[in-house]
Amino acid sequence: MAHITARVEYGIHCLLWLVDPASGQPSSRDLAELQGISPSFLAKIFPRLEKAGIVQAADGIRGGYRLAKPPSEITVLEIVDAIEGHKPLFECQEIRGRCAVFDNEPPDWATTGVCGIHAVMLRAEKAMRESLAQETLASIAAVVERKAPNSFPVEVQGWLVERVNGRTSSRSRKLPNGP
Amino acid sequence: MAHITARVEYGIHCLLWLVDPASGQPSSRDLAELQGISPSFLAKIFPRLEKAGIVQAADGIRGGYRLAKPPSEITVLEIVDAIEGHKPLFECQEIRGRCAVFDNEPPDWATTGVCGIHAVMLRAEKAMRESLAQETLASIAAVVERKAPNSFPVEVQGWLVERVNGRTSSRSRKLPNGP
DNA sequence: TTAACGCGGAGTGATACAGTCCGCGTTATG
DNA sequence: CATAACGCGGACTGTATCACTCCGCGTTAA
Ligand code: FES
Ligand code: FES
Repeated sequence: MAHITARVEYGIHCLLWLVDPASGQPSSRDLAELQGISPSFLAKIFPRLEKAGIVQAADGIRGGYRLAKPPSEITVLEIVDAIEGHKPLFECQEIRGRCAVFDNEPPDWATTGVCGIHAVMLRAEKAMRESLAQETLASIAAVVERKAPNSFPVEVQGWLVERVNGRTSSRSRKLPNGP
Repeated sequence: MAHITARVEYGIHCLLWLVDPASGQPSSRDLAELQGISPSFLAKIFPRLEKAGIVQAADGIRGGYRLAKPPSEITVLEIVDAIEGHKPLFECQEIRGRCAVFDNEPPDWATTGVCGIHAVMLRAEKAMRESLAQETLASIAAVVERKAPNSFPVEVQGWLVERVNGRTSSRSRKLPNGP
């Protein structure tokens, strides 16, 4: 698809719900079902965020995720690299050394340093990455919060907390023996 | 592979040889064999550059390509878009409307306008594209020319002209009846 | 007439993305 | 102490794109 994949969209949308500590410590399944995305797919994304130090994981029933740092210190670039692994914008094939007039033995001046075309692509990648580095989870959260009514975050936090509490309480979901 | 593909690398490296009119009007096969890349693959790239008005094609034997504009008016962004077709950096899946608390009927405030995360990606894409738009064929040619010895462009132009002339002249390549 | 050109369409193998399934060790609850 | 839900990792599937090939068509100078 695109260079920045759906994994990143899923990841950031989830992280936004972890900004407010009132959400508790939801599991990846909680966050997936809250947002109507695949739980098994989201479960492959969060370990990467954990290894990058963006999120902290808690084991066992009652386990889940919370931010490992203040949201103002988590940049979008950090998240993208954590999930996609610093994928380059352009991969040079080193065409320049294969010129027919070199006869399979390119001189040093043709292969040392970075090709002029490659350099242009690296500058474009740098511009993109600097733009992503300027945005943080906190700055996005502020924009999103401005758009939604005040009742919305409260409603979602209620949904999440209810789910987390329902994990081990008696009548949570459809039991085989009924209510 | 990467977001900006090998097609673009091939395309720009070829266009650089068209900057100097002394190269004549080489065919895509000429340019491919000069640079050790696949002729049939390069033949799929040039029609796109022609439709974008970057290059002019000439039909028939003795045909080939030449720049359609001065190299200072051909930006790298133009070339990338001509070859790849304005591929977006990020494709939003519109997660925001699928929140469980909406119950399959998202309100207007949740789906109008651009999502805050999508907006961040669009700004990054804009930064990348503006960086690419600042570079032209002429600016890259100047950098490349500075690196190579003066004899190199002359040598390549000789190689190209000889090939073009050899297309229909008598003893050009291994003929069935020999010299 | 021939040979090389540009152009378009169909097809191939490899890779990556989106998504699934399973089993492992961990941990509150009952 | 058994259970159920958790995080984690590996193997797996289907589809789309990329790099590349092959073919046939109409065009044009020798
Ligand atoms: S050799 Fe890769 S961009 Fe020039
Ligand atoms: S819904 Fe696609 S980025 Fe938010």
